[in-house]
Amino acid sequence: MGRAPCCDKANVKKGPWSPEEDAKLKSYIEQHGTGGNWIALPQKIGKCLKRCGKSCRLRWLNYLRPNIKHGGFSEEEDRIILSLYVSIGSRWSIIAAQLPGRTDNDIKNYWNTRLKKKLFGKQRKMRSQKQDSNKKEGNQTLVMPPSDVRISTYWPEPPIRPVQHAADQNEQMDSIKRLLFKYGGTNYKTNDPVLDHLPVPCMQSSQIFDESSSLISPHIELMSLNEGVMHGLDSYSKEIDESFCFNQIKLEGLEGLLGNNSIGLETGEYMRWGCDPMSSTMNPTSMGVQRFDEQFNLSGM
DNA sequence: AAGGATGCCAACCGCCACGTG
DNA sequence: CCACGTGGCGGTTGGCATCCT
Repeated sequence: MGRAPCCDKANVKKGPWSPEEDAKLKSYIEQHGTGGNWIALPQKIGKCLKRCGKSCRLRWLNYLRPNIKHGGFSEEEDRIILSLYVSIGSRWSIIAAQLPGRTDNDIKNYWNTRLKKKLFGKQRKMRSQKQDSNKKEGNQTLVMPPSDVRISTYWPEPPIRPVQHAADQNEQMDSIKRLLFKYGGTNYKTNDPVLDHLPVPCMQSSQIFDESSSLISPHIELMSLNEGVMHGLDSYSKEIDESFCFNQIKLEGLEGLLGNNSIGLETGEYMRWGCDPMSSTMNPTSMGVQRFDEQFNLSGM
């Protein structure tokens, strides 16, 4: 037995909204507001709007409300999305709050369909080309990406590295999650029982804001990493690096995208999140540093 | 030209948090 | 403290558009 549905599914229309339905919902909300109860809204609107309250809410928030922007993400927006994704993961509503006019659904779609591919598509192309060349010429380990792939994004040119194995999308996401864990992220699940049960170092996320409180870059502060935890992370890191030989490619891509403030990664170095991850001390900058969870009301999350 | 593959995005689903009685 | 209803969220899906072979 599941929970009772929020509305009578049998008498509710599903699928794309018609212009008439949009007009009804929009004009009602503009005149009367939502009344603080989305579930009851369709009944209030009445005639011919046979929609679930949740569906009304979604339609309003994602499409009908004023000042919604669709499509055409700028590079600056790309950077913000990636910065925040690296910091907090797939919390699209929080990310959307930093991008006026953008909805969480839009950003989620954009990430899933395009931005992620900017990160991983190159490797996929490289792998597929490797498979092709393997078919033609036997086993080779060094693969040059085709020139059209290399100029198709604004990502910096990664060094050409051997590609060891094909990984599916889940494996790739696990890979980046492992890196986020390694380099200072938290709350990331890796589907790896060993990593997932590794003691998570005590970390506090914060972000750097300029005077107008607009986001500049993510800033992870490591509050108190003890040696044992760092040793654990370090030993796993080597293992991870060996297992995921293409990690460097991703991170160098991120470096270019996020700019020097966020990630400065050189071979064998830790990423710099505005502080030294090996240090146990806070490293507030001279700029206004705001606790991340305060900024986003995340206390208790 | 056809049809299969892929991209894209609006919308749905189900879970969880929170408020209220 | 508990049960219930609602809001909010992230993951997923369905279907149309476009691309590719």
